[in-house]
Amino acid sequence: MKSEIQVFREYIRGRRLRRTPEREQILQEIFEIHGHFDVDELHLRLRDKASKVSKASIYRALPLFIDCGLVREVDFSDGHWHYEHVYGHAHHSHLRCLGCGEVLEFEQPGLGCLEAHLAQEFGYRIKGHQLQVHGFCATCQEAE
Amino acid sequence: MKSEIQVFREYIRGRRLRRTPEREQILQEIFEIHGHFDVDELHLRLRDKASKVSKASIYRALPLFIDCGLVREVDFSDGHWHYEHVYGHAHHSHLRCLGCGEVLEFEQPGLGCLEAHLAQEFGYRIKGHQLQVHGFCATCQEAE
DNA sequence: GATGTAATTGAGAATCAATTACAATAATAC
DNA sequence: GTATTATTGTAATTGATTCTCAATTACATC
Ligand SMILES: [Mn+2]
Ligand SMILES: [Mn+2]
Ligand SMILES: [Zn+2]
Ligand SMILES: [Zn+2]
Repeated sequence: MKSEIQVFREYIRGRRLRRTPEREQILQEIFEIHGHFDVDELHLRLRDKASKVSKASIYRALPLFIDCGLVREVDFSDGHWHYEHVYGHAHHSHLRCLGCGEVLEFEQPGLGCLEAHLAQEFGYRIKGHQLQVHGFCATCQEAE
Repeated sequence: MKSEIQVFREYIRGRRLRRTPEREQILQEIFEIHGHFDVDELHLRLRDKASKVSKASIYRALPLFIDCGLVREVDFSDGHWHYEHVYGHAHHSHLRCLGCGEVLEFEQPGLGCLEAHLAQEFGYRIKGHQLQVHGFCATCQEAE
């Protein structure tokens, strides 16, 4: 399996885009984040490391990472986008606590089959799906 | 089954809120919309009927309708919220075309079972789920 | 290693959905 | 009717994201 930075560099070259320290700093930081993140968090983490990368550049870089399969958008329906490092990770769904925001991951194998079924029934070329389940974790149930 | 307006009026009374013509106009209009809608569309439709309800009031009323189970938020991940009339409708998921925005509905019965399973495994009290599938419809595939 | 080019950057302005402050109005309880 | 207090419309505000623009920089070519 190619290293992630290698995947990104090949993608950049293939598109006649440019390899910049900003983009690689951002990507490097994403590799070091365990779990989900948003633009603000990523920006703060870079700031903490004395990187001067601007938010605008982060916003501009993320679509590239997504396009080459290193990052995935995660929608927690809370008003802004979240992201996760996805290269080499299994596809999974999220169970989110409405109280404290905790996010657990689980796999739901049946959905591949559902995609095939929908493709056939409606004539769609399916690109993907998102399943999120929400509720209250044990701790937040007590607090209610 | 109680009528929807009745559900709303009981909810309003129970909370010591006030029954206003604006809220009932908005609700009435929602009943007449077939399918999904957003705030802007709802506002325009009310305008067309010479109603002077403001957008702010729509934004303030929707959470009430959601809270009493008449309306559901629908997340198409396109930058703003959509809604649908939900009272008496079966729960369903959405298949959306990334090209033209068409939305089809389908049922996926296995997810009730999944909720029970997750509740048990992680100790959550599950409140609901959202499944969206996206891809390209037959027409948009050709156009590519 | 200079040079031309076109992509990229940071700063700040613009956008857009959604929320909020405020003063005027109106629904309910008495 | 009167008092109370929720609700309204307007306009201002917020916050995430995108855009603009001038300055910088990566990369191909000489
Ligand atoms: Mn995840
Ligand atoms: Mn629907
Ligand atoms: Zn919790
Ligand atoms: Zn389409």
